[in-house]
Amino acid sequence: MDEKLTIQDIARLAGVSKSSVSRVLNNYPAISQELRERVMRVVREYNFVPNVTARGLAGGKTRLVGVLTPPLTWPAIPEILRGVAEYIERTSYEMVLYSINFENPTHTDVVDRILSLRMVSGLLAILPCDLTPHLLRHFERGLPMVMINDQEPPEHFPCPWVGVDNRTGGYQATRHLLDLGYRRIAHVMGPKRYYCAQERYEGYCQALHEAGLAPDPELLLQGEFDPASGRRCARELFARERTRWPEAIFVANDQMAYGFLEVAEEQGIQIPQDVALVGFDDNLVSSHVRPPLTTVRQPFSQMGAKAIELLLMMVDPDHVLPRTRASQDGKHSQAGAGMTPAGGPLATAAAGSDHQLGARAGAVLEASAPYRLDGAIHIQLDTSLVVRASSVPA
Amino acid sequence: MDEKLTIQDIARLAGVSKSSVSRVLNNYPAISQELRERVMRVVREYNFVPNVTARGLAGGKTRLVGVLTPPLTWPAIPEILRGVAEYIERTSYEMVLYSINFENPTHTDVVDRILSLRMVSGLLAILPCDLTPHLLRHFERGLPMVMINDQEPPEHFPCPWVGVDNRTGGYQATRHLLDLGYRRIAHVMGPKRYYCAQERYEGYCQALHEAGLAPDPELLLQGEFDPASGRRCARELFARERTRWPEAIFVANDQMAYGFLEVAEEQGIQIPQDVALVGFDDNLVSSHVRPPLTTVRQPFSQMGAKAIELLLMMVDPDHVLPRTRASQDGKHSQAGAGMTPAGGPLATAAAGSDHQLGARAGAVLEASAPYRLDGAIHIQLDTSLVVRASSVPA
DNA sequence: GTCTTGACGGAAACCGGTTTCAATGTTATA
DNA sequence: TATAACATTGAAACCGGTTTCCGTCAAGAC
Repeated sequence: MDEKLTIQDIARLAGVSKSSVSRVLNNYPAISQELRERVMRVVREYNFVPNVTARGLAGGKTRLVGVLTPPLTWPAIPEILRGVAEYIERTSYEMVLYSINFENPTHTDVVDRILSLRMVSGLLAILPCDLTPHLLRHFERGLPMVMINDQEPPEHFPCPWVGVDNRTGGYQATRHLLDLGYRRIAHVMGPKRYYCAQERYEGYCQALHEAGLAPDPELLLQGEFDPASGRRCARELFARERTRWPEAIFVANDQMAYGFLEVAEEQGIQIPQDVALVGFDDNLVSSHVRPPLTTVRQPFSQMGAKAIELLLMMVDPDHVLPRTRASQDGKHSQAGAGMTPAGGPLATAAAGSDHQLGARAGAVLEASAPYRLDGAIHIQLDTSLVVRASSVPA
Repeated sequence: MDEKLTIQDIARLAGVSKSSVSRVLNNYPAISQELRERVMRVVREYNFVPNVTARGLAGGKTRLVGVLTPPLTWPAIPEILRGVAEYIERTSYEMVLYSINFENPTHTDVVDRILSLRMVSGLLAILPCDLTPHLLRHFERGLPMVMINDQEPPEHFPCPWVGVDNRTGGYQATRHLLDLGYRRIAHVMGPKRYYCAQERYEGYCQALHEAGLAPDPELLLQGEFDPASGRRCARELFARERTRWPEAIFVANDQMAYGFLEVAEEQGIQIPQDVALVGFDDNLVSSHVRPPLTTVRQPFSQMGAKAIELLLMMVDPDHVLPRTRASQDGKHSQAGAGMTPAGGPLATAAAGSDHQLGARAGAVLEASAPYRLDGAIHIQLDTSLVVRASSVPA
């Protein structure tokens, strides 16, 4: 029944031309109410949905965005994707998932192959690691792109970016321990080559400084962001004579903190009675480890949602401020195209955006394709502290 | 440079017709070596990749398969998807991810909307829960589909299915405990409405039976497959007087086992010294809980790979046994289409398949579109026992 | 009342491929 | 040697939409 209807069929059934049906479906402004209703009646009656593929070919825009991720088994990825998926579900776009094994030496080729298909109208790159320079080339050639990354990029990094404020996060963690009365607070840094490790450390120093304390080099350790290095640091610390132990430890990510918990259990060290512990990230597991980990929460799913919102604005600016350009040069808006509810979910979502973002978005409309910003949008979301048993004696 | 080339451009540059270029790219058999080389030289020189969208429109097959999943934050999902992604990466197909919130009452509408776009040529439905009957309707209308599910379907369930042998899994868990010398072994079942819960229980009974033991009704509890119900069962069990405790417990999934670990820790019960524990699933976390959980491993990523392999065979049978049909009626094969390495990854993958699967696949070639099997393929993969500290006293 | 203007909607071109159909040159058959 | 059969390739139709171009008609201007 509602199987293989084409726009031609609908046109015939409604007694109008193909072009008219197309215009109705795409919310072309200069259409008489009567025509619109005549067409929509048939469309609804037969439950017609235009063929995406044909639409993509003719209109030059596939309603697909690519999402490039590390393996889904990495801690934060599923949560980020949840945010992306929940947002995308409310739009007329779909998500093509490219889960890349970044350890594969040919991954730049993989990316090129993907993009050369010209199937996706935009790309969301999640934690692209060392792929960044390569992706940047594509961006500069005109591919709409947004990055989610825990490395805050340099100021003039051209590509839109979403992440968190690591400095403040480090501050929150340390401040929490100070407020509990701890004074000898150790820090386990991430690898120095990562900017975020540096920033979290700076937040730690700042909090100490405000409390009138100076960072003690003896209480600074260096890890690799994985559980193994966490175990190593823990052993090193707990091997010292008891008087040289810290009272509390701020570990730069949850993975390393898990290592601490394991070693503590092995050695019969009570957390938080003997040593308090705070992590960073709030991975899903962190509330299930023993004891539940106090940690600085990164709003992963919100990061995903924000990033995809940004990307869709780049891919299809008309969604954001419908009509603006239409009234200028006669080009019609595509907002609410097809079967999505009138008004368009994107419009409402954009209304709830950061003020800064909204302002910048205006600039987008002025720019001509391919999309390009003179000053890039970098969105920094807030971290928040989640207090659990590992830092608070019962 | 290699930006907006069309097949027309390539044809002109090579001094041949569009059709010839298309045929070369699609491995049409009746092509002279000379023409092929002439075209391929240009294709390689300009690094040409045909536009997927146009291909989809003209050929009637989008090279997209949909993957329908519960929220990615569910335990097994990322691993299943990893298997899917790794397989798909080696083909010329892409994966469109639909992450559905099954708690949303309108999810059947969501599915309909997705499928009515006719964007994906096939659908992999992962743990579709109560969506199964609805999906089945789409399958019976001709949509190529494979389900991954922990409920082994009834024998004449028409849709291809991939899962594990829950009965044997339950047997393995129980047998392991028996081999360690335990005799009073409790079982915490999943909800009776799930067939897999029933099957795991049967495996448990069978192992007991072989050991000359009868299942003790006092040692059978009923959970809901979530940590909360695990905690409830644990409290109930440990509230009994010590002599009525079991020596070991086989819990029907890891989630509930986590609940047991939590309660045990609260109450100072040593695992496995006081009570041994075995779970089911081997979620990623299960090796990181304290103590690490002995459990029956479901090969999730392998399930994903197997299922997507099956789906691609249904979507494009030519991939599997190239040429067979071509020689019959002149229709040419599409194997190795486009830029994928000659021979086609699918062909080699299929060669390594179950014998049974290969045999059935032959039947696929005979069938005319829409794809349909008279007897459905149900693939049951093997579970394996992963021994960790929770069942083995150190 | 005629001319201008703009709203409206149909015809046709177009997007970039695949597939059918027919024409050509070759080779095998009689 | 004439001819049927086949291999090879180009021309054109087609997939199902979007967008351009243009003609028509009604309202407003002079």
